[in-house]
Amino acid sequence: MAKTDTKGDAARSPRAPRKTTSTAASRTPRGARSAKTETPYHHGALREALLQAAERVLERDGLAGLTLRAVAREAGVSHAAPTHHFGDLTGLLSELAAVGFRQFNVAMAASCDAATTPLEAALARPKAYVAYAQAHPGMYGIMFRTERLDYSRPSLHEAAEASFAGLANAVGMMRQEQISGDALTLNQGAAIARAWSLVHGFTMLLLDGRLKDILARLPEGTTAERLLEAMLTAPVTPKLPSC
Amino acid sequence: MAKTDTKGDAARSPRAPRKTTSTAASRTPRGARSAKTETPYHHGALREALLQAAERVLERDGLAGLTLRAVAREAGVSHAAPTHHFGDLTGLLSELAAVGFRQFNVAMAASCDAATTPLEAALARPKAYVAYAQAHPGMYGIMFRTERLDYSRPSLHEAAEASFAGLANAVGMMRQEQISGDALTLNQGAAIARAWSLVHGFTMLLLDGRLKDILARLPEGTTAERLLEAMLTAPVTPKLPSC
DNA sequence: TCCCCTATCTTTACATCGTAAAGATCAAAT
DNA sequence: ATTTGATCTTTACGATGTAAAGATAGGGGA
Repeated sequence: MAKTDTKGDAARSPRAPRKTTSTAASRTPRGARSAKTETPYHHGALREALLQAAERVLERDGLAGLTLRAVAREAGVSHAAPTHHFGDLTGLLSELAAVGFRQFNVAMAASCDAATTPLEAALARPKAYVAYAQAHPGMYGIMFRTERLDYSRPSLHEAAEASFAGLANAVGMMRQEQISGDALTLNQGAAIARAWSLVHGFTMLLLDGRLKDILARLPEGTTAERLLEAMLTAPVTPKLPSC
Repeated sequence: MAKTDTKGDAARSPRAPRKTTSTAASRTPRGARSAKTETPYHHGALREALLQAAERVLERDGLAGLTLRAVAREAGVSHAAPTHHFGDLTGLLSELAAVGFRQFNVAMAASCDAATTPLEAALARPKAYVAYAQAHPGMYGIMFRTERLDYSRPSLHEAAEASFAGLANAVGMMRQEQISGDALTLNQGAAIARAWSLVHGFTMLLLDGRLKDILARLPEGTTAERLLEAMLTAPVTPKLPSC
């Protein structure tokens, strides 16, 4: 026993002027804190700043580098500041995942609007799905790879729910059926599960580099996007015994 | 500055008699260490013991509980002992993942052998895939969820490769084609990607609890296995615009 | 037989992380 | 003007991964 004390933490000065990203409406929260005031004690919009900092850290250092302390450092506040706004790491990750789902939903909707031909319209959503994951692998990892998410948080629950609803709706349009919210036939459920599993599985395998072997064996210069298209449109062979 | 020292580590006595699991050929590595000898300094088969300990910890405490120190504790050795055999955490996880892939491959092969009807033979592999993941979610997580795997390790590379080869082969049988090792047509690649994405995506979504919503809306008592069957066998609707 | 060599395992040490608890600061309500 | 409550900082602690040095013993060569 005899817990002497040691240096503990400290050392790192969290008093360096904050990187205020200054995306407008960031500083000067209320009472027009005139000049001079380097880093006021109260940030004013720390919650948003932390989420943006987290996104930056995630893109820069990957999932492994996304720690509470790293985010606080990036935002220029003390390492315990995030606790007040998110409770714990799970809280921060959950809120960040919610941001991701919202970005994701926006991207999906935009891709649908941009589609002109029927074929484009049929492939728009899956392509946007994979494209988002490729453009934001860290975010996608937070949303779908992490075990530490708290879906009881309203923001995350709603954003994820909206995502699912969009998917179910799209499948319903493909089958020319109205997918009611409360009950599904087995075939409807199977269609939804198929669509989601296909695109989610493809994305995970792609991000994990597990499709590289396949892509390398394909005709010169075949991209992942092309493989995705083929996977979704190529005729399905009859189910023969595979054993 | 002034790094005083403090208690540091220690405290926990790693001298408690080891849980020797005694699966035969575990103790008495070489020179018949007769009786009395509680925990000899040299374990004799620590590497295997650590892997088994890791599997136990994983099943008991989940992925989050699987730490180098916890594994060492479970095996009854000092916390730094694993380093010698696996280098670092990535090493241990990679070797454990290799174990998982081998178990997985065995399960797949066994399910094929057990199939009698053509329909069973067609569904045997996907069902075994999902069943393994449900029976060993921790192991499946190590194999497919973790980012910390080193595929340059021969054991992991081989085991994962064998897994992929089995899949490609099964797809080849379904299409009544010989899938050559070095080149694939786009349709062949698409078929492999489709099969793998479908079953892998389904498994991930299932383990993450994301299919619960769907299952709850399905006819009373529909199991995940039934949904999987339907997903794989139900007629696919023509691809209409989904936007 | 003796001795040393080397692989194996333990100790010790340290930076980093998540989290709890108490103190400091400040805006707004009373 | 004073108090109150929210926000942020300090301090502290246990846990983890990893490096480095020390202890132990089994086996091969003299």
